[in-house]
Amino acid sequence: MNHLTPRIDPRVLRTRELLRNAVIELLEEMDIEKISVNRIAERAGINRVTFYLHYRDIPDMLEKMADAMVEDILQVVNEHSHLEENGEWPMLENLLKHIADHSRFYKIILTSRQITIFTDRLFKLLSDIITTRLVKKDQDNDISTTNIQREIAIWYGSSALIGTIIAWLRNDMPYTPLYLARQITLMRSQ
Amino acid sequence: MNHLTPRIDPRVLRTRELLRNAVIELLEEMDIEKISVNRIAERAGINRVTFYLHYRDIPDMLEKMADAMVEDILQVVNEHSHLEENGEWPMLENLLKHIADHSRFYKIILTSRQITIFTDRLFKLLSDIITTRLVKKDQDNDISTTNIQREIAIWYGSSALIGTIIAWLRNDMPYTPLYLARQITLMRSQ
DNA sequence: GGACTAAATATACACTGTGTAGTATAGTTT
DNA sequence: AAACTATACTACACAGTGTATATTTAGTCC
Repeated sequence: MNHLTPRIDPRVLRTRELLRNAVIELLEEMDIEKISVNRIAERAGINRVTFYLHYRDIPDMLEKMADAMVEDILQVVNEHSHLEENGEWPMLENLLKHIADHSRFYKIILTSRQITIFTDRLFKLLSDIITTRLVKKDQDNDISTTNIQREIAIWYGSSALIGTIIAWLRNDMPYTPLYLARQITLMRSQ
Repeated sequence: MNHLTPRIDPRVLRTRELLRNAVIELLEEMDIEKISVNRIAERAGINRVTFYLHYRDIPDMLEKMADAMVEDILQVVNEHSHLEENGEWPMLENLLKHIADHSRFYKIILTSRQITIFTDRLFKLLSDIITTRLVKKDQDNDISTTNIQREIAIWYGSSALIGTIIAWLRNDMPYTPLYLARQITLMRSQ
């Protein structure tokens, strides 16, 4: 028996999954401001009061879903964390593959207007990764080679990356993860 | 008398400005989901019903404010539309100056979570500008010099630009518009 | 399998906000 | 001054929120 996962009542798991699926479905159909606890519960086929047994309100629910997303992505990123080999950046390709594999989910949560919690979290995650990458680069070069402020480079790079991913999803992924990863890498290596 | 501006009842102008100011104030104090028509009217010192004489609902009001923002920016951008001279990009500097000059407004509307209408519009505007710029570049070079998809380059460039501007505002503009414009130009010229 | 426990349901309530009436009042234009 | 129109005031039906209480149902443990 796994001591780290103290075995949760299957009813809880079931209810939470019904709620999560209901939200995803509704987000596909309408804007977030039209989605009420009423609607979520109705779609999930559970009592409205039960919603409050699991989440404080809708923003709280989205936040917890965002936490889960970050967990997922961190796993994918760390899995293949061999740092860049011969100019390539396998992490990026794997991230894009992961997103493509769960594109229904990611398309909804990253491209729905008004829901910034998921993009905010992803932005933070990418910023951290790029920061690490830039620090390492500077150390390798002994001196800071460029005359570009690191802070600005991080803003620029993270925004570009997440924005490109979102546009890629909005346009129903017209390029393969590998191709897009290579194109991005071309633009990154100024 | 100006035939293009058919003289609007000063009461209307007054009411709309009170409403706009109220929204800006409230956005500084709380998240968008806490802002109701009730609160806006109360803060503006007008009757709640009067709000509906001007706007259908809050999203409609924000949309109209976004329209006005785009108008403003287009004016600034077209004003100095001499295309890039000796590698510099005066348009970018002027845009950043304009934002800095109205930083209270832009900080609120571009950095408040959940309000994507303003960033969406700005993104579209920047995309168009960058598209024009890339097309011109390709024509100058006769052949498409890079092996980077133009579409991806536009996604990448627009996202990077707007994301950098937002981060700059979030951090209370630690660089001058000129300096930031030069740094961005350095990164753009891959 | 029976007792215990926890989750989910059913129902109700006070509250806030929405959008739309009808009428009265005040300001604007000519 | 008269005609016009924006705003104020009041009221109403409706939808959604968050909480409380009692009850039923399902899962767990021995």
